[in-house]
Amino acid sequence: MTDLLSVARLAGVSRATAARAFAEPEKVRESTREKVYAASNTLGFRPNYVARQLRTQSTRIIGVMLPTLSNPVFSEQLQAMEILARQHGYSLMIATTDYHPDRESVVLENMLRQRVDGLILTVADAQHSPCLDLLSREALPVVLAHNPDAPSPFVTVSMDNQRAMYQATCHLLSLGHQRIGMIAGPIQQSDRVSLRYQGYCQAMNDAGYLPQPLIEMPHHTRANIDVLLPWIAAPASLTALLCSNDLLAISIIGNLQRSGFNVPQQLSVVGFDGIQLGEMLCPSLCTIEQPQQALGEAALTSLLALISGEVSPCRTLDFTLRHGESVARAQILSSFNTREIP
Amino acid sequence: MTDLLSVARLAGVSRATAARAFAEPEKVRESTREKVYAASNTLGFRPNYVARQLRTQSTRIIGVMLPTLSNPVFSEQLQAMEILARQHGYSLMIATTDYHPDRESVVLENMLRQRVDGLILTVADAQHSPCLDLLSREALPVVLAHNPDAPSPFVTVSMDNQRAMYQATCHLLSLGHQRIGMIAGPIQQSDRVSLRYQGYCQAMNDAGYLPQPLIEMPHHTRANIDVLLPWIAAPASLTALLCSNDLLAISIIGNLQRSGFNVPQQLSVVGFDGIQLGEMLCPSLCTIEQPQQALGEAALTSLLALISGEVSPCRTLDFTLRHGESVARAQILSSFNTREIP
DNA sequence: TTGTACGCGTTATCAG
DNA sequence: CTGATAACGCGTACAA
Repeated sequence: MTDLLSVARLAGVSRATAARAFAEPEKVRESTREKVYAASNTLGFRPNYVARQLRTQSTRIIGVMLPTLSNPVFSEQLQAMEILARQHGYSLMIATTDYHPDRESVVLENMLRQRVDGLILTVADAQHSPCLDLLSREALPVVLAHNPDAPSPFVTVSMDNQRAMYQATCHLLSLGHQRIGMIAGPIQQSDRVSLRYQGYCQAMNDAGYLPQPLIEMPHHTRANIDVLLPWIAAPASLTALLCSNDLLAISIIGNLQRSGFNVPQQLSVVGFDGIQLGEMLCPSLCTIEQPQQALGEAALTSLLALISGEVSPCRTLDFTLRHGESVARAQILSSFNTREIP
Repeated sequence: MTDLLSVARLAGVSRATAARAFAEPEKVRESTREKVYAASNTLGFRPNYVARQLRTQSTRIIGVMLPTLSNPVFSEQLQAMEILARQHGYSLMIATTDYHPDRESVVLENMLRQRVDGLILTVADAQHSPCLDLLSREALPVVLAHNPDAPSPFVTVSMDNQRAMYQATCHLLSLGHQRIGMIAGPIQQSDRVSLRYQGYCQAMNDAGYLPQPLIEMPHHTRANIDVLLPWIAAPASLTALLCSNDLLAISIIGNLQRSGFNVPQQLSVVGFDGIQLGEMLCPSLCTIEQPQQALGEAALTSLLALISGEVSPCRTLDFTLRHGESVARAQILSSFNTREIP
């Protein structure tokens, strides 16, 4: 791969002139500029960004660290960020951590060595995160996505998970449901889940009902019906179920239907995230719709501001409750016993 | 951010020795090595990969170009590649193109300037691709994922789309279906869709039935029921439908159910891709299961081989037909008229 | 408008 | 085992 000096020589100018022809074309006489371009073409010259990065101390690369790409929430957010970044001349370097703090650290160190211009990351737990401890000592622009309640200097872009789940619970309450449960994947892994659970508990308490303990599934996005059965097959069982994410909700609905339960007649199910697919299913999924795309764009916009030296506020994005066929009014009669022998 | 020279000075050694302490620790006496590490720690030194990349002419970055991340097929493949790349000390730089050839070119040029060590890409159409034309003149290791039938020098990792759809069609035929249709998103955008259609046509012809024209949806992953209705509401209408991907299939099933159709009683539906979600739905999705993770890993492994100067063969991965509740035996009586007035 | 010269932080090649 | 020095390819202040 030829370099700028060869181009300059072929064009009969100095290297500086050749460089300027690319970086500041207006500062070069048109005739010489053309000569440079011609030489560049015949030699197949291509600017070397690595050299430029070293010289300018700026890579125009943004590091993105996410828990996983299997969840559409993150992959759609990533997609939005990638498009916007490219529009602003930035490239994305990505890594997934699967919620493992040690992988977070390895990835972070790698990105710092790569001298990324900024970072957008979603950590497992913003309260106790070695990564954030480390970053608070660096002077690198950082935006946390999906992590509310981060230590003070960090800019966050997120949603009010607690209020969202509060609202979803109120929706069920307003339909006459009283025995409402909540289900989630492995709890310890994500600080967002506990916020959602808190929102549920608060809504139940405010309405004068007893919050149920969190029903924990072994997997984030795949339901295990056996764990759930005791909660729905017994007398005085649940009439509605809140799920920590849409994939889990969809999985549960499928499992219930296959076991002969009717959704929403026997059990109303509410998801969380608002993935597009949920709207197409039958019954369509009632869920909290968080603006994944907008969140990605907001995170990237905030980061660009930080990189430009501006200050950027923490942002809390709006959510909406998407109504769906997976929720129905509570059945007064059957709510006391779902399995009656005639 | 301090550099190696400062570390060396603080440790009382030359820069070369400090560098060796990191790169070839065994070639440095333990006592001096410790001094270097100590100095490195107190100064908060972090190796600058950009400088290393310039010097070694190797970035250990792999460029990944995909059509979209909204389709789990690609995001799961990406996830697998990212994990494997990291294990081998490579980072991933990503970009999405949404099947636009011009965006492909922009992205490619950017990655070449970034001096990635290799590329994994899925182009819209491998037969006529400006990107591949360009790359055939470069000496960069390249692996095409999901693109069969690429021009000669390129290494591909893909699946036999035609044979897969042939087999899916045969499955329906073996269940007594005769009027089988196929539906897809905008055709021109992906060469894989036409291969799948060819597989369908071939199976129909081999069985002595007339292949139907491809039913085209305005969107890749969202069904428009109105376009489909004429095919299923009329006399002598379809009894089974093959879809170009799972998201489209799921969307169609939902729409059909909402319109009062029974799947699979009135219409059997088959997907293509094998996304995990399909198994959980009710009815579960009958589909062609392509090994997304294995494909990602194979593509990355092949690329690493190329980077090491080895030759790597084109690979065609195996698929499996995943049976599901969205398909049923053809109803002999109702197959002549789905809307009888009693 | 154009050219000269230096430095970005590292690794490779020698010589000691 | 250690040190001095030259690249790697480019941007840019300064001089002409």
